[in-house]
Formats: sequence, C-alpha cells, structure tokens
Amino acid sequence: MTKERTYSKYAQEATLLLGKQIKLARKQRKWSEQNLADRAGISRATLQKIENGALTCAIGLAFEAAALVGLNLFEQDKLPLSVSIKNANNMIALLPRRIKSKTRVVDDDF
Amino acid sequence: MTKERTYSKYAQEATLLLGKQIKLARKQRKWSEQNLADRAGISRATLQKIENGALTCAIGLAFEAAALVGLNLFEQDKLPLSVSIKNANNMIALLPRRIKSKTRVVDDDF
DNA sequence: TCATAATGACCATTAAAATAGTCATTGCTT
DNA sequence: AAGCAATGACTATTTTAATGGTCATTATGA
Repeated sequence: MTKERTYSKYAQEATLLLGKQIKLARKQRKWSEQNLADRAGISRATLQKIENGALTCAIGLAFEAAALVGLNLFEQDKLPLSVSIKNANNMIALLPRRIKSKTRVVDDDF
Repeated sequence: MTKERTYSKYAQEATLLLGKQIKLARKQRKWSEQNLADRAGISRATLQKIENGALTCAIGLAFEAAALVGLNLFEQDKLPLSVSIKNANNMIALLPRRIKSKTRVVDDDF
C-alpha cells in the first residue's frame, strides 16, 4: 500500500472547476483535445487529465492550457498579474522575515 | 539536452502570483514554512517551490496549500465551487460532443 | 449512409517531481 | 547578548507524472 495522499474538498473542487472551464472554453473555440494539446506542447493524455481535474498535473501545464483557451485566472483583481505580484511582494516585505510558530502542528497521520 | 519546455508569460505570472499569495497569507497567519508544509502533508522543499512559483508542482498540492491559508480561488463567481462545476458541465453538454477541428496546428518546434 | 476523426481508456517507458536529509546563515525572542 | 528556530539552498533517492503508443467506440461532416 502506497502512502495515500488526501486532498481537501476545496482543492479537489477548485482543480475540477479549472479543468471543466478549460474543456468548455476549448469546445467553444472548436478545438479538439489534440489541437489544444499541440498548442500547449503537451500530450493528449495529459490534457485529458487536466480537464478531468487530476490533482497531480503540473500547475504550469494546467495554467498554460487555461491561458491558451483565454481563461482569466485571478480575474477578481483587474490589475495586470505583474502588478498583483508586486503588491503581494510589498505586503510580504512589511511582515517579519521569519515567523516563530507558537502553535504546534497536530500529527493526525494515523 | 533535455527538451526544454516553454511557458507563456501568463502561465508564469499566474503561478508566481498564486505562490506569493500563499506566502503572504501564511505569514499573516504566523505560520512557518514547516508548519504549513506539515498541515498540507508535503515537504518543506515542495512548499518552497510552490511559493516561489515553480511551474512543475502538482496543482493539487498548490491548491491544498492555498486552501489551508484561506485563499479564495475563483472568487469572481461567488457561487460555491460545486455549483460552478455543474454550471460548466451544463454548458459543455450544450456543445457538440466531438469537435472537428478545421484548423491545422502549426508545428513550430524548430 | 459512410468514412473519418474525436474521444475515452489503457499500458510500458522515460522523464521529472517529491521527499528526507543536510548545512550555513541569520532574524527573532527572551 | 545568546540560543534557537526559520529560511534558503542543495543532493541523492524514491515515487510519480508525462509521454507515445494503441485500441474500441461513435459522433460528425460530407
């Protein structure tokens, strides 16, 4: 028995939703799986996993496919991603460089 | 020479932004890297890659970390993710099951 | 109707991620 | 001021993803 990894419902649903949105956008563009896979530079098998919400796929490949079909990740902040990145960096810079955890983490691996 | 994979600027920035947002939220919660890694059930090395915007990390692991620090992916649609998934499925069901690509894909692998 | 190609599902192989471990540095707390 | 723990970086090993291939099915365009 290989160590079974568990994912939160949220992570599962977010990944699945991304995949479904990619699939929908691809079909709206009338692109076949192979067509989009070629554009993204990935195999059709991998694209199928992405569209099916596989949690193990590389995030860069999934985001690449999403970008190709015109999906807008992080649409909430209407700012360019580069600006949002800088904003996040600025926020991080305001916080202590090192965090001393007060809390102990519970080991619920039983 | 291993075949070098290229990513669009958009995929790179989206991945980096997600990582920075995770890092920021983690610090705001005063969690150390090890602390969050333990909660997510991943190694500290992997969490570092995620926070640094590595494109190769498993999307499920990244989303898991994001969920743990309270990030809201897909915030634009205020609906529960499960509802959004169903909506996407309904939209997909309205489209032809198979797409006959008219366009040929250009092979720019030179 | 009919041929074609899109889809879904496998499998074996190869490439790469995830891990545990280590080490040096240095910020934070007391 | 001092000790400790957080961070950043790296390595070898194990685990797993990504690939290319195949095959059956069947929706779709001609």
